[in-house]
Amino acid sequence: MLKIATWNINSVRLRIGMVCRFLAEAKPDVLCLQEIKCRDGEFPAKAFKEAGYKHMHVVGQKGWHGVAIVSRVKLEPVEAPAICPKKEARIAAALIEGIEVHNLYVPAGADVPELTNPKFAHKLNVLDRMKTLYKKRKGGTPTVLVGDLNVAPGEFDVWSHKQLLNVVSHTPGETDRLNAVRDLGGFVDLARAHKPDPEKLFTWWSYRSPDWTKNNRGRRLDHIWATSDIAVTSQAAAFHIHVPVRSWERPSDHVPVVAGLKL
Amino acid sequence: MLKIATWNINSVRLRIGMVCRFLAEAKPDVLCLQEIKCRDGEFPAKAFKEAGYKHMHVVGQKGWHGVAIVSRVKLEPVEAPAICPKKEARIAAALIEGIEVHNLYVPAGADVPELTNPKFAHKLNVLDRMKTLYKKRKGGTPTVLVGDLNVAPGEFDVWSHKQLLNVVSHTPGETDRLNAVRDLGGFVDLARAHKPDPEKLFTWWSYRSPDWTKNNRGRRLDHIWATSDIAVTSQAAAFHIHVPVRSWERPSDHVPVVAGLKL
DNA sequence: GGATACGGCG
DNA sequence: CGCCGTATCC
Repeated sequence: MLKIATWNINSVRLRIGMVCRFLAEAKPDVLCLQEIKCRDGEFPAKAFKEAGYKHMHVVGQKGWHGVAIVSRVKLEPVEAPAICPKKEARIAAALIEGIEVHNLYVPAGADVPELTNPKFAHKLNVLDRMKTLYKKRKGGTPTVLVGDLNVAPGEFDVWSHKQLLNVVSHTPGETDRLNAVRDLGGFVDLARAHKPDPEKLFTWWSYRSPDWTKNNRGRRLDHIWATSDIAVTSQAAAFHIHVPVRSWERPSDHVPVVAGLKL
Repeated sequence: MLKIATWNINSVRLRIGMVCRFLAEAKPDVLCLQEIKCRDGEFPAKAFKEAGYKHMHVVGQKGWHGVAIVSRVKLEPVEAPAICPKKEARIAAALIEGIEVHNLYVPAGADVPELTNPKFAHKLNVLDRMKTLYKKRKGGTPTVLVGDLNVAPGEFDVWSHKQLLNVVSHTPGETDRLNAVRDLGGFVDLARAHKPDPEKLFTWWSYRSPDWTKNNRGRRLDHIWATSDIAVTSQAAAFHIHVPVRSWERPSDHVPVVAGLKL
């Protein structure tokens, strides 16, 4: 088993302490981070090394976005599909124990779900490119695709399907595209393989409601998809969403998601 | 004895925890704060009340500057001398146990010690006004003048007299003016009354040298001056600079100064 | 270095 | 709400 985690950390420098706490508690073999919000040279590599994660592949940029893969076992960076037409740091890929790990950060898309909103158009553009690029890859190396995909695809991936149908992250234009990427890419959604509908699953709660536990108005934006050759679907312990992390001091608005993969 | 403390706190909201810790440990009757950096309504009055300091006189403004007097004993705000020609919140005054407490925050004056530097000219302007205003007051109510005066007047109030002679806070233009305010106002500098030259005394260490203890490159910018009728000068315990506070977590660049006054 | 302000972003 | 950027102040 390879234990892999994904977490939108919303500034890795600001939250390096809680990242190390999570690594010590959950002990994943691989951690994929999104929104590291730093340049490559500003990534807190020393702290990861001291935590036992000596192998890393950082794709950063100034200020926004940025993704990284850190690992206890050897890692070989590989060329990542060009999902972003702009030069934003939204994807990193590496070969780990014979598995290709793809770590993605899909644009959020801003507030208005219309093509007149350039950020929403950009998001759909990235999702379309993902469909094309991952379709081609079918039948190749065992692959796990993880990250903040910024789409809650299913009815039970949001706190209210009806109320969010016209809210960015849950519109049909987005969910249809994301489902197509998953199916055409030959991926299994490990969360739903372990915890089928109608169980509600969330990985993100907005900062804007301070009492996130009260109404539990979350969304499942963070995903772990595996090709069927490495997908573990029958062990309850092999999938976990670390919900209480949302209550740690000065948390990210996303929590870590962890899954085990066949080696 | 009235035990009075002065501290440039560099944001009272950010450091309310360490202010309460200081109050619990040093137990002054009165605390004068500078650079509270908030509006009156944003001042953490509740925390002070819970700490037993129920009386306060807050002179705040948005963003910068701002001074406050908090007290365990009753306090009556009085009109403060108009030391600042601009409308900056740089002085608060109150009558406490028959003593007029004047809490001042003199402008820093920026980097270049020349009249072409408008911030330096403003600083000299404030010092000149202080001279005029406190000269007039001579012979009145027992008075204590405290605060961040942003001038290290004496040779032993800086880590290197020679190297700082042309550095803002220790230029003759500033030190001459500050000494004149003190002498014409009839004030005793309690720090030097207790700890005469050539002992070096500092109350401020720049944030810009992380190893402030190594070279000890401090300055004495924070002062407690009393009219001679209330000046205590012969009790070692009646004056203290709380140097170790500079090593607390996320400290101010200034430390508290405490003195006892005759009642 | 470390506060503030403001605007952009999510 | 709480990051980032920028600028300004100390």
